[in-house]
Amino acid sequence: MTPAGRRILAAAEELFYDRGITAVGVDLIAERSGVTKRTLYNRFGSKDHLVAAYLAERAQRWRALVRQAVEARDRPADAVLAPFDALRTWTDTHTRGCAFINALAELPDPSHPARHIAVDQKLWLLNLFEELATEAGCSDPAVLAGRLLLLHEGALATQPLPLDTLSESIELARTLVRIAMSSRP
Amino acid sequence: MTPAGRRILAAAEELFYDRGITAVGVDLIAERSGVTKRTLYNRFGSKDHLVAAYLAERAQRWRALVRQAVEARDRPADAVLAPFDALRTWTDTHTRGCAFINALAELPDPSHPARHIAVDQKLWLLNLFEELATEAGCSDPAVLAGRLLLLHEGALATQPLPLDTLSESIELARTLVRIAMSSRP
DNA sequence: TCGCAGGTATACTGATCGGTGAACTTTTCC
DNA sequence: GGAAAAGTTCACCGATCAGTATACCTGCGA
Repeated sequence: MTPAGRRILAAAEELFYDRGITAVGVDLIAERSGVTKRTLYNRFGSKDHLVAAYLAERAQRWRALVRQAVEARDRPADAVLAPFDALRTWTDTHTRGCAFINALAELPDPSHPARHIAVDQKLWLLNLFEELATEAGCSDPAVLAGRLLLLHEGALATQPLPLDTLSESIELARTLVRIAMSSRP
Repeated sequence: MTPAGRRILAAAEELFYDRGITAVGVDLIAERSGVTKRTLYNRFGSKDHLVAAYLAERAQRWRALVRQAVEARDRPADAVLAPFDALRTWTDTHTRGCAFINALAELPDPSHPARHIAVDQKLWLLNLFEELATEAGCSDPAVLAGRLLLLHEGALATQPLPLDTLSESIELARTLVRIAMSSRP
């Protein structure tokens, strides 16, 4: 990635997330990144591809944060809830909800290159939950993983509400893990 | 509401939900409802107010469906989960997620008239859960209500995924209610 | 020294954006 | 019957939309 490309992507991330994808024009992104519109199109080809690149960048950063949180937990039983730790850290600075859910809301076209990135991200998390639950020796890891994903997404979706749903979410998640740990064969 | 106004609102509902609010222009709505743009502005004043009217209409319809589902359940213990019945019915025809969550994703401006409608809708549901839980004699109705809302929103947020998260959500919700019923004082 | 990739500058396309002005017709209701 | 409300027609506004054309400049590696 060229220096100009990085600046474009950085500006796109901020603007797309804060103001919405459809609401932000390529002219504004070019201006904010101190780059000509021509350069933007030379790097990314189209707005749709830039949107896809934006989400891919987000996905990469988010996964890195989650992996870091997982490794910060010593015991496997605690590691299952590590994605929720990462979520807490994440939402401190990202108060406009989940970029992937928002993108799915804004881009109905099933063939849009950004959609599968967003979907993949959620499936990746589901899979991670299941792996972590298996390693911790939980009973029925697949079921537990599905439930943890539900709580995770629920907390994100209710972020705009004047409630501390993240804490509620983590509390219930902890209970579910405890039960799954105690009832193992 | 005048006949033209109703047609405008109907067209706006369909277009805004299916394609996204920002992506749909007033010209298209006017054309679809067989009405002049002038009439649209005479009725609703601005696009922002039309968006607010669209969400208010949705909120009203959704609440009616939920109330109906609540009354369809005989025992108070079953009524607690009635909003999930309504959700199942609703998502059969509304596959583009939650109009309110989507609207919050698309409209970052905190002063937008549509935002408080969306927020109120979620708080209304939380409150309903608590009332139903109280009537059913559940222990800790407020905590249970918060958890049910989390599951409800989680199921909606994960609707684009190729998973049957609604069933998982309902199953866990049922378990939570059962526990809250059995542990009552 | 040549060539090429990365980038700039500027101007442009046709379409669409939300919103308005002014004059005219139709419906409704007292 | 008369007035007000509802709706139409059509032209218009400046701004912005995604995307392109052409020409030029710069640094770097072969």
